[in-house]
Amino acid sequence: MKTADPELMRAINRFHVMDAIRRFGPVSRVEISQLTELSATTVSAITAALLDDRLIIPLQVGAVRDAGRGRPRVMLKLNPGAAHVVGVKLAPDQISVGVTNFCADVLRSLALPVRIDRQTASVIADLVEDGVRRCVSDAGLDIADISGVCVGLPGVVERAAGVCRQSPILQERDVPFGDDLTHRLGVPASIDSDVNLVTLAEHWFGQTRDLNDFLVVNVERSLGLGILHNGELFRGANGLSPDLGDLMVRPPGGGDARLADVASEASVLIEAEALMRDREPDGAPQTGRAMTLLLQRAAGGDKRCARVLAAAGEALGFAVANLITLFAPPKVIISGRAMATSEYFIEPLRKTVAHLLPPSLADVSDIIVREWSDGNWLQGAAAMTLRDLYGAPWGTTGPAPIREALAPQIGES
Amino acid sequence: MKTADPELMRAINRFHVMDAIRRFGPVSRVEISQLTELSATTVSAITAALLDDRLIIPLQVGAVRDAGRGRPRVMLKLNPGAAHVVGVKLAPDQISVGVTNFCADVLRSLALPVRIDRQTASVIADLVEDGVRRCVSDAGLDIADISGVCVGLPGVVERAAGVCRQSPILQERDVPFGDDLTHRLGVPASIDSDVNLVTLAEHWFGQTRDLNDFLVVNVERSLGLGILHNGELFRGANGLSPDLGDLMVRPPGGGDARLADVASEASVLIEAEALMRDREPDGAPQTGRAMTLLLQRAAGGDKRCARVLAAAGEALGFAVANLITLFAPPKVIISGRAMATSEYFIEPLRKTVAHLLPPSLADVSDIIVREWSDGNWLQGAAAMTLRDLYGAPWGTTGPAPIREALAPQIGES
DNA sequence: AGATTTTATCCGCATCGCGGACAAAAAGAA
DNA sequence: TTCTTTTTGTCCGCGATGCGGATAAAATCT
Repeated sequence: MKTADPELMRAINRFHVMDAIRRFGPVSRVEISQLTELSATTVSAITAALLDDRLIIPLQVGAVRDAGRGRPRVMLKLNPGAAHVVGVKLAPDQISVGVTNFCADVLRSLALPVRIDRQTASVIADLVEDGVRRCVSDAGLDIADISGVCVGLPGVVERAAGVCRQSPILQERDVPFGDDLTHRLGVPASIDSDVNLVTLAEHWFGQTRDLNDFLVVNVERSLGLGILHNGELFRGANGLSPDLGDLMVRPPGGGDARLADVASEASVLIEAEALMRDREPDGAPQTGRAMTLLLQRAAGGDKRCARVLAAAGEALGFAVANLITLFAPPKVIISGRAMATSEYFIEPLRKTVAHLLPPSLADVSDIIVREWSDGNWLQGAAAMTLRDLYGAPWGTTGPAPIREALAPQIGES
Repeated sequence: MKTADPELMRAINRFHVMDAIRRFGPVSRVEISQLTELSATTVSAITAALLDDRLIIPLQVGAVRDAGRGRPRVMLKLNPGAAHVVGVKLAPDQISVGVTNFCADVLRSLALPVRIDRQTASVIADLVEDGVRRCVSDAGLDIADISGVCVGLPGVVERAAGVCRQSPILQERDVPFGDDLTHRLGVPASIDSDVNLVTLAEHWFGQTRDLNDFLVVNVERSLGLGILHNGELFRGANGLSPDLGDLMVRPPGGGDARLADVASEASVLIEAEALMRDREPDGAPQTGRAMTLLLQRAAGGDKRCARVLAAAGEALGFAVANLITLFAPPKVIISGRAMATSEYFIEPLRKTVAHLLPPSLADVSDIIVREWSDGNWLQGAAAMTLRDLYGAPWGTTGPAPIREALAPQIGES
């Protein structure tokens, strides 16, 4: 545990200042002072240090004339060139790589259309390494200029350990991508669940910037869940993010089912396969194509196809209702490429949630649908890495753990 | 938001010292220094201030001879008389009141056998006020000696506002017990969910003292859920603790059901009523009695009675499995007076959880059964109040909220 | 050009935590 | 008994921090 010393004090306040500058764009020292409730003196000292470290820069050009008299404010903003980070997203059929600057602007990105779910972890690491090196050099940078790399992938990830416990796109389990890439690239590399990255991106850059609590449910081939709670990503006691697909949607009496087996695109397609095949006899089409077809048919009035989508929506709605009961988030964001944006899926979900929620929680949560671009994922990866560079000192002052060496002696006496 | 200033530093470190003294009993300054990783100087200064405030006292008597030479350690402990607090537990058929000292030892307690579920909130407040005053005077104290009062009751409670949103033992909703009692007694009064109190008690005094994460599921007339996550009581975004009874246990396809309607003692008794009546024609017996009877019959080999209990256990197991998936707590504590301790209920619950959990989480959680005494609840209420007196300064340094007055101007520019 | 107003910085003060020197208090050794 | 050794607790000085008030800076208004 870290003790509370002047250094921690400064770290906390410096983070608040950085956070204010990041969130409120070019901003003057007085405004920072008001936002953070720090004294003008302290803000001045901290910004001086930040300027000295080249983490922030004054917005030159007489620029903003702020229509009052008095000494003009000097607007401060993040220095885009202060650091560069790389974000990587692993999806079943694609590896996306992007280089961003200190403001999380994507400078250069790269997409490798690879069906990685049939590759070994070692091959995937090779591909990621190549992609990162290429993307960095395309951006006119050297690998030594990169401050950090963050990889997002679906599945259960233990960020602290840098290990992917299990993923639908990896055959192996407990893959130590973090250390592996760190060694390969000579740059600190971390991994996290893809949904966590996009959740953080939403919190830093999205329309829910001002919310400290929301859920992100990602519906693609597999299901992902990101929880922002009290302004922090929620993780279970073991440091793992909860896996939405592992939630159960049926009681023992009715035969149990994992949500992933009922409401993911993969499961829906299996369900719909028979329906599709009997009208399109040339075998089961490819994933992306099949979902498009299913949605088209539902839109065209095919009741059975619509029913398949509705069933998935209702199952997910059931789980979402329970999550709302637990977390009471003001917003729930449903995202995904194909199915998640279909009314035939979303409306049953909405209805189910409304129907299942207790009256007291009926109005707390807005359910909104949003589609992410690759840029969002990369910004999330950037945010995850930049968070460390900003020096967020949280979780360091928790209650003292029992120190094994000492506890026995003391506990007994 | 509180800024990080020297005062906060001191508050944090003082809390760590207090926490170490509380947790490790009589303990010397050197040991505190090792436990908290604070320097000996700082510990000395802080303990001096605490001694000055009479919050701690040296354990006099040459007492502990610690079998080494050198200056003997001065053992420090909490000063039991530093403060007194009152805990109140509202149950359907009883009001329990207890006075504890600064160490959360119960000095005097009092039980009023009242069926409060048929009284108005106003009458209940009358009874609580009388009970508190009586208990305080019985303990040889004056009401002015009391530093705080905490009331625990089943249902949905918004602690921060001091309001009980909804409770099975109150007809009214949004009852402002906190302010009401504060005015009546002239002492700061707070309320919280009863399970939260016992969860905190378990964390402070129970066998899970060293765990920062666990769940407490309380099964009595109604269902309660307490979550300790990262060493803190978990609350939803609105400050409410999640209500276990509002969780859903069936997917829309199979017809939905609130957990409270399937797995609480109240619901089980309704379910079993027919079974009981047809062999004991003198009408439905009283609640406590009926459950005893049901358990006896199940133990006696009555398959149908056992089945009713098993169904409840399985339904709760379903919910617990999902909670484990989310929170991954090393321990899950099932508590309650009657049903919760029956093998006919617990075994199906255990089996269901084991069956539903994904393999990766199969071994993370121990499910244990524990029965609380009234003392536990009262200690929880005491802990909840004492926490404030200890001056825990957490949650005060979160990211800066958007200040309404300022945000618009800044956000747009 | 001078007064006014707003912004940013400088100076002095109080508090804090820490390291090292020092005092205190016991047991063991002479 | 007296001196040494060992461990514990306290005191002093240092550096860092945040803050309030005075001061400088830089613009507009008169």
